[in-house]
Amino acid sequence: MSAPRTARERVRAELTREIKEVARQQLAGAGAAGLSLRAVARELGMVSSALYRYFPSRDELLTALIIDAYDAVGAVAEAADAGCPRDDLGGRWLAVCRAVRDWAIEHPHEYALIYGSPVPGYRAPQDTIGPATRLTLVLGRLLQDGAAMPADSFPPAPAPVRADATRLRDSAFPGAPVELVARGLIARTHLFGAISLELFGHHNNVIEDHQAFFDHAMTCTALFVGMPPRTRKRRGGA
Amino acid sequence: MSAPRTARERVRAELTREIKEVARQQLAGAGAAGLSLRAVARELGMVSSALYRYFPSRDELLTALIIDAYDAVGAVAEAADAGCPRDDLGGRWLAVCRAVRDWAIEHPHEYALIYGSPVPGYRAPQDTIGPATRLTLVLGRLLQDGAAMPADSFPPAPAPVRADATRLRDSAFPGAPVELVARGLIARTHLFGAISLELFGHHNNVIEDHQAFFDHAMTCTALFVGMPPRTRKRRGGA
DNA sequence: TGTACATCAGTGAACGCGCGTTCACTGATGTAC
DNA sequence: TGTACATCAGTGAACGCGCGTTCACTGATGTAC
Repeated sequence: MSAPRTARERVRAELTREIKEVARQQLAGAGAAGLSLRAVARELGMVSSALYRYFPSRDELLTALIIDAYDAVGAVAEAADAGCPRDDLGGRWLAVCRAVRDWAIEHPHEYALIYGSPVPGYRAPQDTIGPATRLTLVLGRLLQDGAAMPADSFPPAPAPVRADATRLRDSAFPGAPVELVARGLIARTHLFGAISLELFGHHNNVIEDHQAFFDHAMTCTALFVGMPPRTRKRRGGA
Repeated sequence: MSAPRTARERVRAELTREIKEVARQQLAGAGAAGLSLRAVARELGMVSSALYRYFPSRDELLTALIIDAYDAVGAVAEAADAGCPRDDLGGRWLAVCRAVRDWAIEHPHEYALIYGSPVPGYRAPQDTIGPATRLTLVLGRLLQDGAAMPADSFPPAPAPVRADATRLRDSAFPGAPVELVARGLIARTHLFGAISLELFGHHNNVIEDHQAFFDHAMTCTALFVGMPPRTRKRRGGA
């Protein structure tokens, strides 16, 4: 992805971007399963076969969208984390959670694409693994920075969980205490559980102030896994 | 749904059942978005227009599948709860969680249908609300039975969350303390977060012993929301 | 118990639409000398 | 700077397939007298 040189290369990069953009909009209407190359081409005023100059198949286009989505959510998480004082672990956790939720609410169909039900008939290639890890790394850094956190009321993980956590620690978070890695994995399920239930409509008719409930739930998780809170203010703007 | 009398009525009920059964199988291949009346009819050796004697449209068939799925998950949860001593709140919680997870693993596409990304273009009618509530009621009964549980380390819910919890309490769980209802809502996000992340592939390459991780996560949640554990044995059979 | 009529299940053809992908092609853009 | 050739983007037609839904119909099952 180095800087394009010739006019042709610049136009090509731009059109590739536009194709993905239009495809993203179409996700909203028909979902990933209904994403149609012909519809995308129509929207762009092209003939459908022309898209094959840019993506060798429909699945490759889907893959590109998935990678972009993982990258986008990873980016907002990184930015949110970077905006907090390093030693405010609870604040960093909450900021990252809010950033992910905000992104999900702004891009519900992209969220569904990566964290919702798998697209039938689609097998994710290896290329998606890297970008998918980006958010996990942000959360992992929180764990590493909080290595001295007290275990307190948290029950010890049983052996098989410790084994999995050890493997993850060794491959991605060297130096982090195993118990902490296990707690991080649990915190992750809390985050996505809260976002998915809300986004997929299971809080309808039950919760009205979604933001408040989410903040409360994530604050509880922070306390539970041992990340001391220091701020509960909501940062401004969308 | 009273007992069918005439032969015609019996055959009709049976065929209705078969249509749904075949449709459920097809969910696995193409997902909810790709569910095809023609394919179902083909599988049954009928002509596609014949299905319109049983379901007025594709969406109505989908609705029936959704209702059945909510009912099925509600039923296994009820059975799991009923199999535990009333005063073992932690045991009941864990049993219900495991029952839901087991059902989800056995019926991943039905789980995705109700707890995964919404089906594009489909609007759930009112009929689905009742069955959807069934599982919630099981969890709610746990809260009511545990009314005396200690609040301990759990942070108090902020005002908007208390307001939502109060509304839910008044409409569905009379007598339950508001703080407990709020904790129940949070516990619910933990449950579905754990199942969804696992089922939708986000634990791949990370967690090997899914059962152990799930049990640990749900046990932590039980402790956190104040349901004392008494058993951690896994019951036999599927 | 038997007959006349109404109800219902299933058929087959049709309407009008959509899709992914391939292929031979035209014409414009870029490259090498 | 100019020309010859190679690369590439986009076209338009075609292949072969699928879909939900409607409609007039046949023939079997059920009901009322």
